[in-house]
Amino acid sequence: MSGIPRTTTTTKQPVYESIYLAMKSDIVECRLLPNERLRLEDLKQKYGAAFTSLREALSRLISEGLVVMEQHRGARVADMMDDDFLDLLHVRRIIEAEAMRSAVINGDDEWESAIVAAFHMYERALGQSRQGQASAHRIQRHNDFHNALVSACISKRTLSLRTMLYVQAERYLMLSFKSPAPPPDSILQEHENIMRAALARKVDLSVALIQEHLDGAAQRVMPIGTTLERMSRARLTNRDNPKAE
Amino acid sequence: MSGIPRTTTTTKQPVYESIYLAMKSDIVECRLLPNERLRLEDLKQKYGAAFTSLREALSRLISEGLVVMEQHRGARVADMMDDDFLDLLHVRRIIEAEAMRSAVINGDDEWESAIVAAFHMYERALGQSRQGQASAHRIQRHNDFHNALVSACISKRTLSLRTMLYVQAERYLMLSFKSPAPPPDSILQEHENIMRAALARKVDLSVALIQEHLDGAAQRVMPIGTTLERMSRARLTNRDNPKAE
DNA sequence: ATACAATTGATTTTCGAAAATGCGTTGCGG
DNA sequence: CCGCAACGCATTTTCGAAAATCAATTGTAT
Repeated sequence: MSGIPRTTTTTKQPVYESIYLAMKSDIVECRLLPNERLRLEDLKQKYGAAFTSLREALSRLISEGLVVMEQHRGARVADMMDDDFLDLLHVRRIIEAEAMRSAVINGDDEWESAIVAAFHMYERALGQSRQGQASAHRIQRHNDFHNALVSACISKRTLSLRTMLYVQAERYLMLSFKSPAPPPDSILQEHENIMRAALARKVDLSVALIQEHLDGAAQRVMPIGTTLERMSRARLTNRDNPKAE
Repeated sequence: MSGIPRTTTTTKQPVYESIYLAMKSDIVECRLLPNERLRLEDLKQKYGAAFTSLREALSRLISEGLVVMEQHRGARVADMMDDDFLDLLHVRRIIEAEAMRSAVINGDDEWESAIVAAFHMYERALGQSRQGQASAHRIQRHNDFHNALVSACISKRTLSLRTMLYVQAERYLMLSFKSPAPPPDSILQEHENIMRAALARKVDLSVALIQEHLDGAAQRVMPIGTTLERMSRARLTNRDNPKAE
């Protein structure tokens, strides 16, 4: 977490990197609405960069599925639809299960201790933010825990697909996080159960529990239909009426 | 195949599109070697385009995993390693199985007839090129058949992942296609069995057969270790000695 | 002789302007 | 009044040069 003392290798990040990160968070946190047009000229003003850098950033967002583009028609923020969310969930379930399976089979002592450590941090984060906001920190710890669980997966591609799918899901997840429902105690128990199964190297049980966990999360997130509808109104207004910002 | 008579909508393709396609085939067919450095200046000469268009093309190749890039260090053709191929195969097996499962469950009459038609074309292509070269055509028909099989999969993401993984695998597959071993008759039988299982809507059998098929293909392709080693010699020569082309 | 610092050279990254393209609109003819 | 073609505008796409960055090399001091 703290500063890594690399004296020589500071590796200044290029402009397109910061543009990419800025746009990514703008999209994930819905400051840029689904289906909103992304005109180069506007983006140039907003992010203060030249066409080239913007294009580079857009390219990466496109490859992550956060932006779509048609030739000569410009780019748009990828649309959000509940059937798309369902599809995403379905593929995530498959990939997450495989990552889990491989990790439980191949994990070593280091993997085990990383899980225990991450669980402890998550537990603390959950206790600290009782009823409070601080959701960003809690979400981070939650992700750290799940990342620790699959960190021993030997398939590079499975892990990178998993990351990609999570980024796409994040946008939908954000919507549900906005409603300040405190996570029930049963959630912590659920995570502990997954941890125990993983540490006990019970492959099938671990996979089954992680899938249940994803399904449960889906159920909790799913009542976003209304939110999506609310956004689609805004979306329609500036679909063909660019000036209405 | 033949000219589509769209009078008005000619949609001239942008430069970056043709660059992208050219580079893609150069990489897949190993005219650009694994791990070869891709200097902008060289590419500019070779493909006759400006930096921007090259960058756009590279971006897309990167997102497809055919090119890797480090900041300020330039781009390289993605390396080829047998353990990477194994990983690729493993993930493909999972995705292909899921695509098959969904297609067999959700396929309609149109799907069925498309499969039968594609099988017929494949069968003919196989007969025509007995001992001949014409492998490009045969490969195309083979792909068409497999695409027809999964075309009824309702998960958009599963299909797009499948395509992506195939593109990456293509490069490895190419190596084995160069050795002019004519496909045995049993291969056709294998495809017919898969077709029958799919048309009979036997979900588990279809999935099992397609996985067996992939495993078999892997076995046939796998003796590329030596080819890979031969290439890695070439690779080492121009890893840090750019002038030696 | 070794380690450190500054310089050079090769290459990527960034820029803003010029060219190309598609869409909507206006004008003409039926 | 309706359909078709030509024009103009908004935007993307393409370009080559200028700035920034990194790796290697040379020179200097300990």
